[in-house]
Amino acid sequence: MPNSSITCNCDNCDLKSLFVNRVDTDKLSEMCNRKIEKNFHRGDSIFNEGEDIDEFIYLKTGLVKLFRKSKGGRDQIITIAKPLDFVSLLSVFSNNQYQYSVTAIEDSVTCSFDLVEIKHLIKTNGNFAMSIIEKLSMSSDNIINGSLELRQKNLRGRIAFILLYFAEHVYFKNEFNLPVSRREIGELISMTTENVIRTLSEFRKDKILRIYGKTIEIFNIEKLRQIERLG
Amino acid sequence: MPNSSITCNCDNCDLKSLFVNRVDTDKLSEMCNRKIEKNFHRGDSIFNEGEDIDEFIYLKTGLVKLFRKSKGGRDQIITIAKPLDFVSLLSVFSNNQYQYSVTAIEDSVTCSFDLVEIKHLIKTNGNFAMSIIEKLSMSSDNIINGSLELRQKNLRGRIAFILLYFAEHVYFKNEFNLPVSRREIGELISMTTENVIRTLSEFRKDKILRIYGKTIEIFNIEKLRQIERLG
DNA sequence: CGCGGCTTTGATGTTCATCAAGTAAAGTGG
DNA sequence: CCACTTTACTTGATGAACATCAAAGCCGCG
Repeated sequence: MPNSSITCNCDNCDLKSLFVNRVDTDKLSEMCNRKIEKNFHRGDSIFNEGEDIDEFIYLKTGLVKLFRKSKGGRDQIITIAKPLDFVSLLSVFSNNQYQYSVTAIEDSVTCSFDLVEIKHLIKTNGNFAMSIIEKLSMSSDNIINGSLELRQKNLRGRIAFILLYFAEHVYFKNEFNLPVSRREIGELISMTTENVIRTLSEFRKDKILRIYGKTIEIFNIEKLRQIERLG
Repeated sequence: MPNSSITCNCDNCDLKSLFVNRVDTDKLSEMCNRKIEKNFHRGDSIFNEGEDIDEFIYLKTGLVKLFRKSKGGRDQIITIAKPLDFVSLLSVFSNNQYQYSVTAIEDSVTCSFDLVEIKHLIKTNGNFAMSIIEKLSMSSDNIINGSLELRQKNLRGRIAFILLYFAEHVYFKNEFNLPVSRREIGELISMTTENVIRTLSEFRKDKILRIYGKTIEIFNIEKLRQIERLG
């Protein structure tokens, strides 16, 4: 049942929603006392491919990119994680080392728990286990569906897809500052930097959006949705 | 602890390995009695996109494809599941309806458990929960990594990738019968049927493999690996 | 204030999808 | 079992989509 009497310092943390109703008060309070909060600036590395996984990391605020090294120095961005997302999501339960790197693309705050403790909690608390499974499932589904969608879109469709993603799922506005470079957009949706720029310019000429540096303002979101669907 | 005294009729089922050591004898025996085994012929539908999920399905023997309807009548194959894989893996813990369809591409036998019962077991048995999480994690990782790899390969690299997949992960031989049509290969690795055929013909001309109908014999697997890497 | 990374545009060539047309194979009804 | 229909397979020709190469302006930062 809802528990508003928890007195630990996680009180005003949104992440709590995942644990509340699942973990009893004592246990939660104990975990909160042991959790570690970390601050990262835009551009800071949070962890790197190959490092041992010993924490269970949550994104409290900010925005981070999960990416892997690819041949030719060019990285491939797996996904962008938003607040409330797990950061050590993939591989955390299937590997001992991270299979990808994570870097902050906006100033971010993470919250880490000891992985051993989380695993213990999964084993001893069924409701918590179930909520982890649901969250894991949902995140994987999103990444898989996104990747499948992307694979069958042309360049215009891909740019539309990623712009709509930022507008509708990250910033909830039609005007926002791109948190990534043109190159990173390319790494995220598998196209060259030049074609990212070219396609954005086309959209500008077609009066679908305005561009000033990193700022994008979408005028005609319906047209963009149409391009995304048909691309 | 190891339990070799289980007497239920799942005794000679390979799938047991996932449950043994995790679930106590009484419970396992009870579950085995309630499980349902189903036979499917090549081409039979196992379930369809949109149907309610009320079972937890395992592939005991055979080979199945997970796919989703795509615009233009052409499907997109998400992955091919092998024996011991979950079939109702994606969406089972994040949706009430299947988000994709499953069809047998070889004669197959599935094993289903009541989903409510599985969920109950997750909540009450920590070790079982943990093993489900690990399996879920591993499968998602494989699908995600495969999709990311594929996205940055050219046509030759993709064909090499899928041929190596069959040779090294499904049939464990250099000669095998393709369980899928040329069109389905295209749907799996996102390319047109014509180009699947063309690329296979190229490989034949390059003396990398021999083709007789559905049968593929790989002569030069090293060359294929090289194409896979560089493509 | 100069260097390196980011952005932009244009020119060029490669890769790939599409269209067309034909053969082989496999299912279907009389 | 054979004629018939459909589906799978194959090859070639063409054009569109896209990557690559090149060159220049811009911006932030040491």
